[in-house]
Amino acid sequence: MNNTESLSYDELLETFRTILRKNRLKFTAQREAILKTLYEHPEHFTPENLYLLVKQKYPELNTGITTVYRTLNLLEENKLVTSLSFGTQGKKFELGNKPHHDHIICEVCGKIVEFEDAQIEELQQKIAKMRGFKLTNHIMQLYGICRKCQETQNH
Amino acid sequence: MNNTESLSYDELLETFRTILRKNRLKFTAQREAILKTLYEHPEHFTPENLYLLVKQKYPELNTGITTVYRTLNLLEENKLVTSLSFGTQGKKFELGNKPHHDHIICEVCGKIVEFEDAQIEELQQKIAKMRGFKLTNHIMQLYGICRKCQETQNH
DNA sequence: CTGTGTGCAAACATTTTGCAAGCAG
DNA sequence: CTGCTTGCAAAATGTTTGCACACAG
Repeated sequence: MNNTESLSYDELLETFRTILRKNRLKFTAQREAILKTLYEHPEHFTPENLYLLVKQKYPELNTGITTVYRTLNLLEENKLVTSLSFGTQGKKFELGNKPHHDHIICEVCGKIVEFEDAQIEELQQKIAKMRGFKLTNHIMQLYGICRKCQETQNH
Repeated sequence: MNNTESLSYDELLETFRTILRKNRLKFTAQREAILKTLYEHPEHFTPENLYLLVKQKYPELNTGITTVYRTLNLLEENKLVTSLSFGTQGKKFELGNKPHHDHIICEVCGKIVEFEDAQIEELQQKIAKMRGFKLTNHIMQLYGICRKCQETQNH
């Protein structure tokens, strides 16, 4: 699992540039704008959200949604961002510069709360091992109703 | 969580008919064919897979993929099937007639193994409660490499 | 009979790809 | 200069919807 501690923007940028160099890829203004926008907005993004935000913050770059998709895929392959799946409605991405964690999602308002639990992670390792699997990753998403929405429903 | 014990096909069918009646919906040959196919093939299906299988088993019904989607949605709304998300590549469905369980997925060959773990379920309840959530559901998917694929890779 | 269900084609939503021009190294 | 990168438009995927006819209740 990814146990990287939170990175400063400069460290993150350096990591990104190293990845680019290693793959003989180029450091472009669009790629930087996308990385910076992800860094400055710690929410969970759909590619569409991110695209709109980048366009708004850096209108002069005229970044296309294609580039946002390509950059997110690049970042995900290199573990700088991670994604959550939501059935047909595509994915949400978040910057992977914090320690591993999972999510609780409110089914009413869509709010996402992060948590981590070492005990569950241990049990997962054990379960995989017993079944002959070498664990590389996991998704755990809890769905429920948050406090606020529970109160609203009772009125 | 869904703790229904495994149902026989007749029980399943009766449950389905009750749901239909309750919603003033009709029991049709296509809906039965889809349910029966799900019952007889305990694998995890994409809507496309299921569509092809139903077409093959009941060619005279000439079932359309539209109907497969509509029926899967109907069954899912009524908790007779559950679905796993796979990013952009759509969902996989399985009949919900067995006790709750989660999945380990091989990243190389796509094999899916089921497991259940009461201890993790308990921890999940606790985590949600501590954060003010009323838990309704969860997704836990472990990704790894199965024994067979580990062996193949070392050759 | 009434109104729901069906298949088909078209529409949709999201993501990927082909291409010609632009720009990083 | 070379060849990766970009935006655009088009294609590809996966899923949903509008419609006229079919059929369950």
